[in-house]
Amino acid sequence: MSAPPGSAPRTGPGEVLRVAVPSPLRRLFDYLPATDGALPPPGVRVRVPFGRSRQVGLVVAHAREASVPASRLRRVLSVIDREPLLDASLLELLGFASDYFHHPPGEVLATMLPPWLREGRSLDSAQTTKWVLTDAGRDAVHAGRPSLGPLQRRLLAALDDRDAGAALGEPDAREQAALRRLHARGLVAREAVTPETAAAQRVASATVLNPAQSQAVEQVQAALGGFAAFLLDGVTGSGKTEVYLALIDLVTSRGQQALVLVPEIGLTPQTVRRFRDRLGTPVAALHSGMAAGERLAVWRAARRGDAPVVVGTRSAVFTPLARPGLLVVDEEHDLSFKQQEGLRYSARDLAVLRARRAGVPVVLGSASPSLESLHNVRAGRYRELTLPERAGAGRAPEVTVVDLRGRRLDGGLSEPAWDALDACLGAGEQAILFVNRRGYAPVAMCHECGAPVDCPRCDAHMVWHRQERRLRCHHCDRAQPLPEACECGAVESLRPVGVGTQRVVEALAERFPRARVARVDRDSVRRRGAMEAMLDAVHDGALDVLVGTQMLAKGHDFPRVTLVAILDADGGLFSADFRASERMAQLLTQVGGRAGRGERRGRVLVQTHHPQHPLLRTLIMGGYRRFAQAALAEREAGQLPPYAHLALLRAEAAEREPVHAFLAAARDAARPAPGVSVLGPVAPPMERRAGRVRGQLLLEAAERAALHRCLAQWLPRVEALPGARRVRWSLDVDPQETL
DNA sequence: AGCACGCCGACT
DNA sequence: GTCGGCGTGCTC
Repeated sequence: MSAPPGSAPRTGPGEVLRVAVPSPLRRLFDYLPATDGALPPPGVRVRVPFGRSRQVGLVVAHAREASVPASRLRRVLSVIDREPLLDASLLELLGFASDYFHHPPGEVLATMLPPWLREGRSLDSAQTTKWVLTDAGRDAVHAGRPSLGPLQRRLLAALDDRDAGAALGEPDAREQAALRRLHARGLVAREAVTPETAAAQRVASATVLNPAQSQAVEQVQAALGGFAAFLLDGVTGSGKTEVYLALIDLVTSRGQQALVLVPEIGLTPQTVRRFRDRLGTPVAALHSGMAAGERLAVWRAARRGDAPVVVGTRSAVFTPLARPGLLVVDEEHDLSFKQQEGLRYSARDLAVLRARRAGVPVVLGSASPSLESLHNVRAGRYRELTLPERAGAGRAPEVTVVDLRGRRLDGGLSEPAWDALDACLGAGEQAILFVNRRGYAPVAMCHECGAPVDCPRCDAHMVWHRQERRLRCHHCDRAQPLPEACECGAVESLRPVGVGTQRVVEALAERFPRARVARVDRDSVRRRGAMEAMLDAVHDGALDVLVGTQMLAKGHDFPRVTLVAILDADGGLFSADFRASERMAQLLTQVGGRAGRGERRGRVLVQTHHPQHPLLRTLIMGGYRRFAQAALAEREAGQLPPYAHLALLRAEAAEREPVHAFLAAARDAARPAPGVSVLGPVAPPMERRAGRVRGQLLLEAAERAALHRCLAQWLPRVEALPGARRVRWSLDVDPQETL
C-alpha cells in the first residue's frame, strides 16, 4: 500500500479515490486525484470540494471505476498526510462500524478522529507541552494571594482544577501573556504532555497475587500473541485491577502496548496515578474532556508506539496502536461504554472486535457482568476467569431486606435502617446511603387536590431543590420557583413529597447532629475537584456518612465503610424497560461491594415494598450469578437480547403528528421483512422531553444476519421518506435503553 | 447537516 | 413593489 519515497504512485487509467466525507449521507464519495496526479493511499486525509463547501475527508480505498458518471467527479484539492493516519486495521474498523451501525462513513470517521485531525490540522501540530502549577502556584491558589490580577487568579484556579481531572481549553493571546507573567513569578511551569517524555518510575511495588489472581494472569498470559476474549468475573474487592496491572506489565515488557477502557466516572487522576506508580511506565490518559492539543499528542504517541499504556474512556477505543498487545475493558457492564447519540457504538463490543482483528487478548472485567457477556461465556466465545475471594481480610457483606410495607419512614429511612446507622456510627465506622433521586423531594404536590407540579416541557414531575428554593426538571434542567397557587386554586398548598438526597441529609442532621455528612450527587460534585475532595475526606476519616446517588456506586474503595443502605430498591423491579432489573441487580451488587472492604464485615440494608419479588429474592439469596441465570432464562423465554437482536428507530420533533407519521411510514416501508418483527410506532415512557415529542419503532430478529439484511435494504427507503425531513431521526443498533 | 433555489404573505 | 418564510433537491 505504501510506495518507496520519491516514487509516489501515479494515477492509473480511470483510477478514482473513494473518500469518507463528514456528512450525514450513508455513502462514500469518489474523487479524482489532485492535479499533480499523486495517488494518496488509503488512510490519508485529503481536502476536497463538497457541494459549495470544502471538507476534510479520508481516502478509504482506490477504485478502477467511479460510482457516478465521470462528468460529476471533482478533484481532490490537496493531500494532508504524508503517510496514512489510520492503518489497515482502523480503516477496517471504520468500515465495520459504518456497516454494522448503518451509519454514514463520514460521521464514523468524525467519531474516530480527535478534533484537531478532524479539522485538518497536521499530526505534528500536537501540543507537546502544557502549563502546570508549581508548588508555589498551588499555594497561591489556596492562599488567594491578593497581588494577582483577576485573570491570573482565574488561570491558576483553572490549572488547579485541571490537576483534578478537568479540561482546560486552548489559552487565547491574552491568557498566554498572563501565563507568561505567572511563569516569570514561578507560579506555573511548562511540562511535557506526551507520555514518551513524561517521567515515570515505579513507586509502588507489585503486590503478591493470590492463587485465583495468578491463575487468571497465567491464562491470559498463555493467550498473548493471539486473539482470545476473557470475562474476568470478580466480586468488588477481589483485586481485578491487580490482574490488569500484572498483565499490562507482561505486555509492556514484551515491548507491546496496552489499551485500557474505563467507565466515564472511573477515569480520575487517582486512577491514572495508581497505574503509573505501580507500572513504572508512562501511562497516558485519554478522554473527551481533555484539551484538543493534548488529546492529539496522546493519540500521536499511541500511534507511533511511544505510549506503552493508554487508559481512556469510550472514545479511546479508536486510539491507533503501533504494537497492540492487550485490550482491557474495566466494568464492562457499565452503560457509559455505549454512546447515546450520533454513532451509537458500544466501545466494549468494538474493543472485542479490535482485539480479534489485531490478534491480541481482550479482558472484560466486572463484578456484575452484563447478561450479554455471560451469554458469550456460555456460548464459548469468551473464556471465564473467576476471582472468588475478596482480597485481604474482607468477607462478603451480610444482606438484610427491610419490608417497607406499612412502615413509617423518616427522611426515607425505616426504623431498622436508623438503628443500623446508629450502631455503625456508635462504633466509629462509616456508612453510605443510596437514594435514587437528587434534590430535596421528587415531587411538589398540592395538599388540596393531590396534583403534582409537572415540567411544562417534559412528561415528568419537577423536583424540589430546597437550597436553591426552586423546582427543577431533571430531564431538561429547567428551573422555576414554586408556584404560589396550585392550578386547582388552592394557595400555598404545594408540599414536598418523597425523598431526595438533600432531604436525607437534613433528616440525618436532625437525628445525628454530630455526624459529619456529605452529599454526593450531580449537584454537589459539579464543582471541579469536589468529588476528589470528598473521596479524600472519606479516606481520612473526616466524614461519617455519605448520602449519594448511583454515581457513588462505581469503583471507589472505601475501606472504613461498614454499612450500605439502599433506601429504595423498587425502581428496577417494575419498569417498561426489560433491562431495568439487570441494572438494578448490577447497582445492588456494586453498592453492596462498597461495604466492609476493610477488616470489618459489612452490612447491606435493602429497603423495598416488594421483598417477595422473585428477581430480588434470587439476587439477595443467591448473589449476582444466580440472578443472572434467572434473568437469562427469562430473556430466553421472552425472546429478548441476548437471545434476540434489536434495532430501534428513534424520531423526535416539536409536534407529535410528524413523529407518528414518519414512524408509521417507516414501518410500512420495512415490509416485507423476513425473519424480523416490526413493533410500533410506540411512545416511550417519557414521550415529551425538553419540549420535544419522541417516538420509536422496534425491530426484533432471532438472527442477527436477518436483522442486518433488513436494515440494509430498509434504511435507504427510510431516508427517502417525505416525512424524514420533518423529524430528527436516528437508528440505534443493539440499543441499551429500549425507552 | 448545510446550502441554494423557488414560489407566496406583510412591510418600507 | 421587495424581504423572507420554509419546502425540496443536491452534495462525488
